[in-house]
Amino acid sequence: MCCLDLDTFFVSVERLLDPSLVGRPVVVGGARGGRGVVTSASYEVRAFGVRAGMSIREASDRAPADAVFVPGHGDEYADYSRRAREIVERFSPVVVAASIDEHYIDFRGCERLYRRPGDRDDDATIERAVRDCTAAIHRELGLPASAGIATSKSMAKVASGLAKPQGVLMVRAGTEAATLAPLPVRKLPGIGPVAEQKLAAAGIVTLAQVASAPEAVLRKIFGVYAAGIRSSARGEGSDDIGRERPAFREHDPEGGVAGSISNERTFVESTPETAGEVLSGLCERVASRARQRGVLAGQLTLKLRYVDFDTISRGRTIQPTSVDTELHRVALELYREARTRELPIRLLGIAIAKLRLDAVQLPLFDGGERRGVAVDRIRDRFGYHAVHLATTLRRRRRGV
DNA sequence: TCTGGGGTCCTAGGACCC
DNA sequence: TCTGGGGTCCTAGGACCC
Repeated sequence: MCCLDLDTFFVSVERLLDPSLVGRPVVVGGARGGRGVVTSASYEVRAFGVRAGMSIREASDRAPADAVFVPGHGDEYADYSRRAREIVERFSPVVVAASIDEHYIDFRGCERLYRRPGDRDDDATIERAVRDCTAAIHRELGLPASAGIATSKSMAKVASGLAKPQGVLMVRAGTEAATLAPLPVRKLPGIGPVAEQKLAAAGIVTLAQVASAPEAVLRKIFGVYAAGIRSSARGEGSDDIGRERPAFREHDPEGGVAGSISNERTFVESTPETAGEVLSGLCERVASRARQRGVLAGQLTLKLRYVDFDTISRGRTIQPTSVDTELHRVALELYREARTRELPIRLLGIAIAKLRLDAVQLPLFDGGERRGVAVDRIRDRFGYHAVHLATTLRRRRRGV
């Protein structure tokens, strides 16, 4: 099992787009001093304590004067991610994308293909194949990559983190526990800030301590995940490569489609008068993405966050649809239910789930559905903003 | 520490049915 | 009438990941 990920991926792509950024401290996520969070930080700026997930404001305080802050280019990242995957697939047919910058590769059965005279064992063979793979990504795309190789998925993930930057780390069978033991608990996938706090309260800070912690303690903190967390901490995790993310997965026989589609916006300031128009825009985008995927939404959830970060969600099971006006009508009802406080709103979001395959992509008699497809065609030719609902348009004209 | 936007998965309580 | 237990679906919230 191999976990391959692209080092400081967004920063690396930005450097391909603008070579003057090479060697300089780079923060991706937003303009200096603005709102938002850091989505990627170069090693040069990490030296000053800037980390992914940190607010742009705090990063602005910590970063040196010559640091460059860039908002990011989502389409370019997706494109480079796809090209990196194509390279990975030349080395093994069993590849699962875990995120835009992370792939899991199963090399079992490929040993003979890559074996060279003088290879000490299969591990040595696979390690060399993985080095060839990261080298190919670097040579062909200009992107630095790292990889971890181990007997389980979680161990491979941890190993790829230890291998950075631009390294390959092989954790041989039998050495997993010793490799994990000294690491802080946060290094293990599945342990986040909340669990970290709870573990610390129980006197547990290293993975060795997790590995030997009483079952009852872990169950209290991790619930059903307890057994999995403990075996991962011992290096005994599953060697199942896992599934492709549901968004890319095939539908099931009943026509159900895994996954969800969501769109949300945080505002500098918002008033109830503009909320309906914001929701209109969100529904248009979500509905458009649903039509692109050929699915109908069976559930709609509205998310509302007040300025004090109090977050409310209201959802409803609906007649499967991909018509934005239908979604908008329900979204408005949910909004009225959810908005119980007078406080200003900081965020509005729309998510659709319980997706089903749209059996009739181009219905002859349903005006609403056909109009949606027509809108998508216009947008294909003239761009997303060529067509809008009237409510969205009013907002755009005012520049909101 | 004052927190974006895209997701997945689990839990707990209530409704409803038999 | 105040009383069982099991099953399933729905809804709201939260932890986690990148």
